[in-house]
Amino acid sequence: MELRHLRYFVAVAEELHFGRAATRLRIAQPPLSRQIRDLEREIGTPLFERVPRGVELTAAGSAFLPEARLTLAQAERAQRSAQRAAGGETGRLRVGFVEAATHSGILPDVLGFFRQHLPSVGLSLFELDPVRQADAFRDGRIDLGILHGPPLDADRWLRVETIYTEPVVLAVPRSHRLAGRVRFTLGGLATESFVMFPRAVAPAMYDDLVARCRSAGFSPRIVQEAAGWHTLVSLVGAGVGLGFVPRSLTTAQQHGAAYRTMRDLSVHMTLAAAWKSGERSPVRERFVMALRAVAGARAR
Amino acid sequence: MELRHLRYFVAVAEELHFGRAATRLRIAQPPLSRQIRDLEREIGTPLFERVPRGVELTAAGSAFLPEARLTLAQAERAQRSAQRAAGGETGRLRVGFVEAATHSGILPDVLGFFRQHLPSVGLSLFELDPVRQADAFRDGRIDLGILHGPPLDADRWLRVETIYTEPVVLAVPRSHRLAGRVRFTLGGLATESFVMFPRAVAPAMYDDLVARCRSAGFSPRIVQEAAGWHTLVSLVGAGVGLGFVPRSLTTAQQHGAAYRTMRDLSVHMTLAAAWKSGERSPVRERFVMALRAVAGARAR
DNA sequence: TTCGGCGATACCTTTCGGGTCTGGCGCAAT
DNA sequence: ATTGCGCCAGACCCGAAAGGTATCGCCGAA
Repeated sequence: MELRHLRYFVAVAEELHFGRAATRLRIAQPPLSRQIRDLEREIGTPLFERVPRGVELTAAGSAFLPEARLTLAQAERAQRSAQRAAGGETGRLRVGFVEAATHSGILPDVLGFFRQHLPSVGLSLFELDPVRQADAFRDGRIDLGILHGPPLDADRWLRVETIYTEPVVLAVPRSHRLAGRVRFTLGGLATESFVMFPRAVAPAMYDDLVARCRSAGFSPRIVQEAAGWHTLVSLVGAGVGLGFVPRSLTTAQQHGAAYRTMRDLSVHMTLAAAWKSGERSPVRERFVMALRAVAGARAR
Repeated sequence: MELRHLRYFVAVAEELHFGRAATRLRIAQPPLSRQIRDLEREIGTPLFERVPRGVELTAAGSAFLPEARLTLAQAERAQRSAQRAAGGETGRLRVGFVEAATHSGILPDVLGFFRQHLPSVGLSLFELDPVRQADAFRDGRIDLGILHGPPLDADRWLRVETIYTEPVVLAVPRSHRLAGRVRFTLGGLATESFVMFPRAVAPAMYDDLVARCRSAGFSPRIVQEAAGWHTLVSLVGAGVGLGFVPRSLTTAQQHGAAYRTMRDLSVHMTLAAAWKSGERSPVRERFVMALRAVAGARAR
């Protein structure tokens, strides 16, 4: 039995007339008769009773008709289901992300977009620092990561695409002697203490900052490491030292710390999307597209 | 898309290996590859990802697999459904029947049989005298009738098959002068009054009784007609006259009436099944078979 | 009685499912 | 590095089966 038999049967059952059914099916009447005969033979019982004015459904035919319709409908549903999955309109995506993905607004915007336009995609979210994201990729626990550029041990197996950049600003304790100043230059910070994020969190940004300091003639004295931007700003607020942070953090005011733009510091924090190379995933692709779109809109 | 594609797809999805799937399907590997390729082309997206050790399901394939299984299952269900209907194991039957079908025990037995062995057959029951049954047949309100032989105007369009016969006995008022007698002969009843059923209810039986009386030398004096055996016996009990009734009525004792077997009266009440000739109905055939079986068992 | 409508049959054409042989690719073992 | 093997895909052929045309037989209506 093939779907063709069911399609033909339904047509004849609806027309109760081989000729009209054949016309509707765009075939000639004899082959239709034969297909129906074959179907009846396979099922083992007549489905139609041939009467002078056309045909009538037998009891078996009447029972078969709704089931045949259901089968055809189910076949179409199967096809659509595959197409929707291929289009990334359905499925599941496990996303690991760093803190900055949240406070930059990128991740919330993308989540809103998915909830609105792709509601049948299941998203699982995990806040993980880049090191844990790399582990999670290796263990197959996440499908996509949002982090600050390639992690330290990213080989070829991880594709990384920069999504978004944001200027770095300086966080200054309000109690600091420089807090009154408006215009900062890197050269004036040679003797200061710094609170810094771990290099593994954002190696490129870290190296970039250190290199700039070197160019300005000094090596930054790092008195404290802090995992997490908010923690870092807290420490700055407590007077431990100065800190470099992405600009979007300034919206989350922390008493005790002020933010200053530096004229000669063009270092940026980057957010990048990462996924296992070689793996196709329509949902992931839609997610990355959404990331690009959201970041693009935000940059404007 | 045909069911073949789905069958092949499911096999490959389960084996994750074209060669093994082909073996299972009893075909060679290249045609299988081609069918899958055609399916993928029709759906518009790859369902498998070809990897060195075999194949893996893509997101679309994963979504397609359960739906394809459902489709195949539904197709089988359709086929079984038709077969069960053809075998009379499912469907609906509207049965018209006369009173005697009940008190003879035939109809209750058949209903019990259906409830036990063919529970998914829907039976609709209508107690109708033979005249109303003929009307109901004409209007297409019943599919089967149980009555006393062919109705008066039964042409060729009604097939009638005798199912069961039962001797006729004499109902005598206890107050009657003959009530003390045990042995009755027809000849001794020439001067009696009779309560009789309408001829249309059971023409053959009616004519038979009258003919026997004629043979015995008299024409029965019918003082009252009564539609329904119980009514008839009531009238006999009330002393209106004697009455001929099927023997199974004797189990329903009626005060005021006694039953006597007649030595020289071999008239029988018959129950017959009737249906529109030329119409096939597996359920009806099962029902008639059950009627025959039940009546046969009861005759023993 | 003839005529028209309808499904079935006979027979031919064409499409396509399935077979064999072979090629290409990637991994593993030597 | 090279060879061998496993696996899927492509090329090509054959036969089965789907679809087309012509025609028949049947039945009801005129």
